[in-house]
Amino acid sequence: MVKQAASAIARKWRQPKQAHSLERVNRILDVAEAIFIEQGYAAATTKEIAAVAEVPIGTLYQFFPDKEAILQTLAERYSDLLNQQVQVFATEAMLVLPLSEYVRQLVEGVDTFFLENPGYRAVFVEITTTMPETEEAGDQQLIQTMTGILPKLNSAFSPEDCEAIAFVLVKAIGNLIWIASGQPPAFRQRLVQETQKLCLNYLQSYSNPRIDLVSQ
Amino acid sequence: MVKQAASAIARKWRQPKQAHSLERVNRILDVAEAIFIEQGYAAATTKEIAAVAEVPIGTLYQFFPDKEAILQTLAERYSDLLNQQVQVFATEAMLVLPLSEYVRQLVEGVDTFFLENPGYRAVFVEITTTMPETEEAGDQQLIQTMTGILPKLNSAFSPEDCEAIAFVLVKAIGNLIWIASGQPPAFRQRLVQETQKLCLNYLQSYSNPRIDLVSQ
DNA sequence: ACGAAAAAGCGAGAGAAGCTCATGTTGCAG
DNA sequence: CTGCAACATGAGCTTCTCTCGCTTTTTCGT
Repeated sequence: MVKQAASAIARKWRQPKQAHSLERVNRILDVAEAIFIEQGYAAATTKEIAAVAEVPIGTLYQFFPDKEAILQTLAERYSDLLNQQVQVFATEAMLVLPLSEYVRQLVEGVDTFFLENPGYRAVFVEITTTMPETEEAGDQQLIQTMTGILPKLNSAFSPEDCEAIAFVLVKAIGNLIWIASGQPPAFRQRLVQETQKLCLNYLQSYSNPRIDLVSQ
Repeated sequence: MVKQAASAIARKWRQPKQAHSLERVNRILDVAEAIFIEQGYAAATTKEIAAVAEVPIGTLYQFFPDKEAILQTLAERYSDLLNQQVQVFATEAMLVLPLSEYVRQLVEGVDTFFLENPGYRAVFVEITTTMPETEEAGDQQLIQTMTGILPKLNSAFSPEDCEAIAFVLVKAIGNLIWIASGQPPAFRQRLVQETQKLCLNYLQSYSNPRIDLVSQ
């Protein structure tokens, strides 16, 4: 898992130019991920990461300005991956599905992603607290994707609506499935269903508002 | 703000028995909160907290096993406060309101709470990452409250449903309003409305399911 | 009122973590 | 071949959390 090259260490530090150092940087990232998952970000020490990755600390700090930057880079790898996954739902094949089926698959897709990438949880648990800006950035990408999709799902959505709806959907799905992924399987399954119901009824209320008994 | 006594330092450390020390403990908590808000949890140092609160470090560590315990205790203060606020929605006066109005006030109540307690954000941003168990505990209280309320709102909910619905509502409202509270006022307002819509349609779908065009 | 036990007060400094820096080595372009 | 940029290295500086041994104060039974 996670074998692709480190795409964007960038920021303000040295970027590996030579093949050998690039390989070392990736080894650092892989080791760091494993240790973060196992012990948590706070408990992990840069010394241990360096030791296990078999590079001296000095070398680690040549490519990462600080410990947080390692977490950042890992978060970016996952963010890109999830966003890529969601892109599928912008394709023609998906857009022609009935709304209920579309929502069902979307929510399940996110659920599957979390199940298949246990590292995501470990990395983002830390990110949310340590660097809120980064999470915002990751979600922002998803929100933009969603904002682009919504008009194609139903032309009843005004452009301004789309932004708000996309925001709500991304945050609600993201958070609920996130939490569900930490629950026992049976309840997790139920929460996934509820999330689908929540989103479906929300979307339907726009194109087809209720005017029945209870409300008002 | 936050003038009530420190209800539960408890855990594994010494509890202040004498009036003087109790006052000191509360001073530590108030100072810590201010510093956490201003600089963030990680940047705050125990030495500074102790210095500003005008107690020696040794004394601080007599009542708090570690830095995290200070954050914990602050989180408990806020959790209790929010839960207290939500209790209002279990009263007869509220329960007789039409569902749409009930949901409106519930969501707005949470929004108001966040606006009136800026410290809540600062404290819980840290908590979520540092001690996920604590957040769970805080929400668990709210979920139980909600689980008790739901059957009174609509007897169509089965007992098993109630647990899942309460879970979804607490997490969805909590997260969305939380995020909204960090947005510019105009968009914040819009998000509050959307959250109301989201929850209302979700609840209505249980007592009065749609069988219209789009779905299926 | 007295004395002992319990609680609180205290801060130097141990221990450990993140990160730096001075210095030496290697790769690559011209 | 020459020279500059990239890379390598690890002792140790800085700064943080938390401990420990000791003194002083409060509480309370007699």
